[in-house]
Amino acid sequence: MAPKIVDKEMKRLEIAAAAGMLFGKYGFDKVKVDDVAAAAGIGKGTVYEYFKNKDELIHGAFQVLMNHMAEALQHSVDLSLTPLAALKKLSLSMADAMDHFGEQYGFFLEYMLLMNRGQTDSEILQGMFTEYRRLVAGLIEAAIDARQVRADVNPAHVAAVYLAWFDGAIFHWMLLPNPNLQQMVLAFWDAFEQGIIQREES
Amino acid sequence: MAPKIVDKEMKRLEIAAAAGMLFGKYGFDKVKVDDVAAAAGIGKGTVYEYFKNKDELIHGAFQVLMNHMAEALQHSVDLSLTPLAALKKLSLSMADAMDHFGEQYGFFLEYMLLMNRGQTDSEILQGMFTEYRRLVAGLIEAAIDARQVRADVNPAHVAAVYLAWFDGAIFHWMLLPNPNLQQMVLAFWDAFEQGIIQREES
Amino acid sequence: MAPKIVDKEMKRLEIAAAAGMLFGKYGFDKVKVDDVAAAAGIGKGTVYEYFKNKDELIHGAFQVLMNHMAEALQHSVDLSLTPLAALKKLSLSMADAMDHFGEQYGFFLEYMLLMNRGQTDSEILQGMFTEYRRLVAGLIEAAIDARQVRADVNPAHVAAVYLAWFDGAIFHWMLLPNPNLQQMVLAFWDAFEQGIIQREES
Amino acid sequence: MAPKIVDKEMKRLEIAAAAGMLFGKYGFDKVKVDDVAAAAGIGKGTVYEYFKNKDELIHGAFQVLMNHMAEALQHSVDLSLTPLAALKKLSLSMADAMDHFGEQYGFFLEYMLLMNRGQTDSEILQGMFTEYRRLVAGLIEAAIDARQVRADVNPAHVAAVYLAWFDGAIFHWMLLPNPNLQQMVLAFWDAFEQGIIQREES
DNA sequence: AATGAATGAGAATTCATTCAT
DNA sequence: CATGAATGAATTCTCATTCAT
Repeated sequence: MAPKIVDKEMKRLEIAAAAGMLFGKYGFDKVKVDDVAAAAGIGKGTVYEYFKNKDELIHGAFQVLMNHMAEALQHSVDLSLTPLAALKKLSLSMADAMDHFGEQYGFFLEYMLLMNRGQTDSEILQGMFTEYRRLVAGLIEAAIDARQVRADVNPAHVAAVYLAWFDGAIFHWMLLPNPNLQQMVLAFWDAFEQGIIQREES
Repeated sequence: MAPKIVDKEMKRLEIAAAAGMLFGKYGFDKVKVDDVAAAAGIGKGTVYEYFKNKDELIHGAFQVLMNHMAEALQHSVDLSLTPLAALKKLSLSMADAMDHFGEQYGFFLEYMLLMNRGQTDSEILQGMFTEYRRLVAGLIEAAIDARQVRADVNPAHVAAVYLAWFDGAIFHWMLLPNPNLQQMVLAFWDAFEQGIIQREES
Repeated sequence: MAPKIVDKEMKRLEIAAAAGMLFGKYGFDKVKVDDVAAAAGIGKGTVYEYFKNKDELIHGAFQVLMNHMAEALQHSVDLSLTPLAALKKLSLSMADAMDHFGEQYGFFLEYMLLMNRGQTDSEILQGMFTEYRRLVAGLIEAAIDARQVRADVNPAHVAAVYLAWFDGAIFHWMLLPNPNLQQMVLAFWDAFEQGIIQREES
Repeated sequence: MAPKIVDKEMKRLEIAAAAGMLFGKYGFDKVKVDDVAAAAGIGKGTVYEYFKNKDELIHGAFQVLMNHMAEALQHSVDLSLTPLAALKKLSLSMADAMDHFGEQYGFFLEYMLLMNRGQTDSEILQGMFTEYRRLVAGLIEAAIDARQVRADVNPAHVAAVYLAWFDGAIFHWMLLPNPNLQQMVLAFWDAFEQGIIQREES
């Protein structure tokens, strides 16, 4: 009865993945639906069987990227460590993730621009950012409670500062690959944790 | 210079400025040459008298943006202060500049994506970044010499970390305007200078 | 006939009927094969089991419409009446048929356009028109013989005039539903039979 | 200052005329915008300079057709004649117009279908029909006053009957060109004026 | 020098038809 | 037999660029 059994969800993901790769490399406008079809090894019309139009394709591809990223960072908060150590470890995990998703970062950026310009709905990304801010702010609060972190820092603000830095870093690194991400993260963590100032030695 | 030349140059800048405004708001691909002409109050054909094609227009508009930004930050390093105080003042100046150029930041980002994708030459921006890194690294070195900053920090790395942060901050702020730029910069400077850790009180 | 054959023929008619309904409402080009399949409660591919292609579907649907119309008018010539009375009764029957098939009249018109443009074979419709003209011309000839109708009228021409009117009427009525078909037919018959002129009263 | 002086209104009409010709011959959907451009001797893009999209082109072409028809019938009511004679003369003028616009009649029909299906606004055509009905009803009233026409006919209904007939006639003539329009009109007028019935001779 | 009318290459999208299951 | 997933030819529309005035 049922002809050609196809895992539609699977295929949708495949197309979205192919699209995401191209979007990251060339940008939304440079990538033609034809290109996506070719990359996915299907006909152009088939893309439209799975995505109503190019916009949906962009959203879908972004969703897939987000899910991959979320998975990658899923277990990066190690609760067996002290809060500060957990935060440091998270930093290194983020460096890894950045390395891993670096290619796709252009996609991420461009999607963000789309949202910022109100050309698409920004809830997905805002939600994700907010969630991460909460996670980090929680760690910082715990660190304050554990007297690892100064009581006079504002956890929410510091969390925002912390996360913003990673995006800035990858951004600059895309343009100037030196110092590399590893070096950047270490230098960042050093400054962030200890401060740069010279203290009285005594 | 003959006045004609001045006029031409002037008009070129005007067109570039109009284009930059639109690019920032809507993105390169959404902005039509017609729109730029209308915004500049001239005919469509006239745009091509001043810019060979749309790409040149993008570059020209970016140049103008860069020049404006450079001007704005020109005098933000106050040599009468100690190096560390100068660095802090620079941070606040950057917050101001960010506020001022926030609208155009989308343009900046998109142009960067273009470069990163090798669709255009990245020397201008790389040059600018490098210059700023040198400036900041210089301040940090001076601060080390003045024993304001720890001797074991790597000036180049820390300069990169420092500057990256600002781009990350504006980036996040575009998406989530809370905390605002002022709050972010203060929280950043506090952490960056002092570190977040709780020190032995004795 | 084997029952299978009956079933096939039955299903073909069902599909054609569903198609005809849609064609009448939306026009050939607006109706997709998908729509027809959905309306007939079958899969898209199945339509092609019964009709070689969309054109065949159009023809088939038209055939079905014609058959229905022919059935409806089958017994409308009452031979027990005088020829003129029979013609009047036919007029009223046509008004009824028009009311009944009004919805499908768009289909009829569009199919006629197709033929007129030589995009399809017009024999079916021409045959039908010719048959009706003959029928009416026969009635008029009989009426002349019975001295009910003037001997100097040309039966063929008057038959053409008579039938043309009904199509004109339904056509106008589609656009301006006032006066209604009933009123139009009565006014038509009155003028057609009696003439509109004022005669000498004496 | 002003470059390439072009009579835009003129050109719009030319394009619309070219489009109308094609629409009449082949139907809206069979005619590609490319075809219209080619027929008008311009580039495809130029069509879009004068018409926002294909729908506008259809409307525009229809407007032009209507204007031409209106012009052709403008002076066909001869007020120096008696009302009945004027009506007869109008009939012959309409036969001429039908001959002249016969080619375009398919366009007319198809546009009407579009309206009837609510796919476009029908006011233009309804307005035109209503105007003609009023004109004819006026003539009939005048003829009644002049005792040329029976006092018991309903002018509005008879006007509707009269006009509907012409559309029916051209419609049938398109399919069966025999009898020709001239013959049809004469037979129609004879029946309409005198009635077909045989009167008492005495 | 300035203009905007003309252009056509190029892109998104639709949909009749095919065919593997 | 029935199905609907896959397909690409065909079509509309956009917009950077040219060029006559």
